[in-house]
Amino acid sequence: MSRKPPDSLLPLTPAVLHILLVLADGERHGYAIAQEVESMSDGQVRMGPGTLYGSILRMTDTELIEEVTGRPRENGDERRRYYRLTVFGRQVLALELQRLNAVMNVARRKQLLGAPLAEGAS
Amino acid sequence: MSRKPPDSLLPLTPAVLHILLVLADGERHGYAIAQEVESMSDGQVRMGPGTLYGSILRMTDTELIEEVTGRPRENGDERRRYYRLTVFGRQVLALELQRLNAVMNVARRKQLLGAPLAEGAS
DNA sequence: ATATAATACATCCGCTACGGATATAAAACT
DNA sequence: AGTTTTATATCCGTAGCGGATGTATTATAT
Repeated sequence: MSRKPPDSLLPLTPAVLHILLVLADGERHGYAIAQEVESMSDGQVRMGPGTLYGSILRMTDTELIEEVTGRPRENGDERRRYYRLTVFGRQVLALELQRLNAVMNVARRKQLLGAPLAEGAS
Repeated sequence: MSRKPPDSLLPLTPAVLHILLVLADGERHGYAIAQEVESMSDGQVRMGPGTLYGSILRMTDTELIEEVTGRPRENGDERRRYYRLTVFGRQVLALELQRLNAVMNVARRKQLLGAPLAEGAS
């Protein structure tokens, strides 16, 4: 209810974008998100607790993500709180990635990017 | 002097990134920057005066850009103030684009991007 | 067994930056 | 002459970052 139009949330802050990217794979708890962001970016992006839990709170408010309630995991740490993307969140993520892709295309046109390093060339 | 290490400025805010991208082509005055950002992004990114001149001020302070002084342009509007990238600014821009490129690669791996729309297929 | 470190969440708060509102004035257009 | 567009500038409410601090549980080491 009273959910904002997706593009009114753009551009996403780097913190929000990274959290969405991590959660795109599946449920994660907060601390795990922070760690995965750090490893995913080769340590370039470090997310302190303030940014992490603050962002999670805001993203829950705007319904980009939701906490996974019910069934406590059998093996799990009781303290952990798990989150997952909402359909809305996935939609917003897709839009933001499109936007960034457009930016990168502009940069490419201006030859500001080196060769793409042919990732996975056959 | 006392210039910060380039990566301490990352990630760039969208406003700063867009301004750098526009100035990568050459000198521009403030108002022209705002217009070019808007057209460049198909009207998606709108930059009000607060963001524009605030960002320019900060970018001048951090030496990402510098005002072009000296020779007033023959044909020009007296009010205009022109800016250009510094070498440092160009370096920071390159780093940020590398960072974004890495993010996009992650997204691609996770299949969160649609087909690239084959821009410029022959 | 117990000290230590790592995990996990939470809140506080200063600071930065965004961005709309407002102001001013020159240049261009009608 | 009047209106619109161009152009820069400042103000200020608000959002968000991010370090500091706190607490408690789980895992590791001695």
